[in-house]
Amino acid sequence: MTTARRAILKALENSEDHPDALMLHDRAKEFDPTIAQATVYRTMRLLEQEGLVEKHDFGNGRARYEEAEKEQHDHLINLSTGEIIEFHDTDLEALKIEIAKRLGFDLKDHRLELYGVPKE
Amino acid sequence: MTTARRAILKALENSEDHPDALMLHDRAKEFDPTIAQATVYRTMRLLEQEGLVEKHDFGNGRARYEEAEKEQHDHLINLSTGEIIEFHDTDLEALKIEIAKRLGFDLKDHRLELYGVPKE
DNA sequence: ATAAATATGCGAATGAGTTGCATATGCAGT
DNA sequence: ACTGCATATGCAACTCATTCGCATATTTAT
Ligand SMILES: [Mn+2]
Ligand SMILES: [Mn+2]
Ligand SMILES: [Zn+2]
Ligand SMILES: [Zn+2]
Repeated sequence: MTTARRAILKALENSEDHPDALMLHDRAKEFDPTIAQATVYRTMRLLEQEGLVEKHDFGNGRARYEEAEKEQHDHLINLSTGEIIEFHDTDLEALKIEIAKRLGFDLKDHRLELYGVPKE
Repeated sequence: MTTARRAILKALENSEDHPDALMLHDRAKEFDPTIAQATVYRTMRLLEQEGLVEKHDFGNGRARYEEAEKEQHDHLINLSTGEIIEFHDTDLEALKIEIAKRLGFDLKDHRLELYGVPKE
């Protein structure tokens, strides 16, 4: 456990907005001003492999991250603002498993993003 | 309408496997042996903007394409083989719209991929 | 056929992410 | 606290998909 890794972990804990590696680098600098970009990338890869972090691609070119601990959820992206809203739906989870089964597969993973604009 | 574009369109029509730009380049060479990589990229971007083609990211580094004409569907990726299976589920479509509405949004787009391994 | 508009090929540029390597740091074991 | 080794870091160079500039070729409109 190094200074750099502690800094990144703290930056991630303080973030509620699914930050990308650049954002994490900036935020981690507050705790370790000398931290390098490459260290952020390396650490995020490690954390993802350890299952401590989830990596998402919301289609903006950069991967975005969040802690893996929270309860399972999917994302809705507000196309007007870029804001990411989390949601969980039990029926949806069940349906995904059911559809995979119907096709002859055991569901191992999935990726679901909804893109919408505010109603009205 | 140019020779290159016709070649790419034919390559795409002949493909049932959600090809990436490299695959399309290879396949288009059969109809236009001098076609350049850059032309494939430019043409796919154009076709996507025109709504004639759908671009997918199945997490393999390269974007993959398919004609947009066919009926709306989502994808299940066989993790054992990489094979892409298409499916359509009315309940799922309705549920996605319903969830967005519940969150206060009109659903404009979505991305759903299931990753699974063959049952048993 | 001619000219203006567009598309192409090529190679260079971009940008996120990775990696080699020399140095620095963390962590035993003393 | 001191030493030694394993591991992590910073930096710069690299990779790889995709984009872009530009001179030339192809299309399309006249
Ligand atoms: Mn989910
Ligand atoms: Mn769908
Ligand atoms: Zn989330
Ligand atoms: Zn498809």
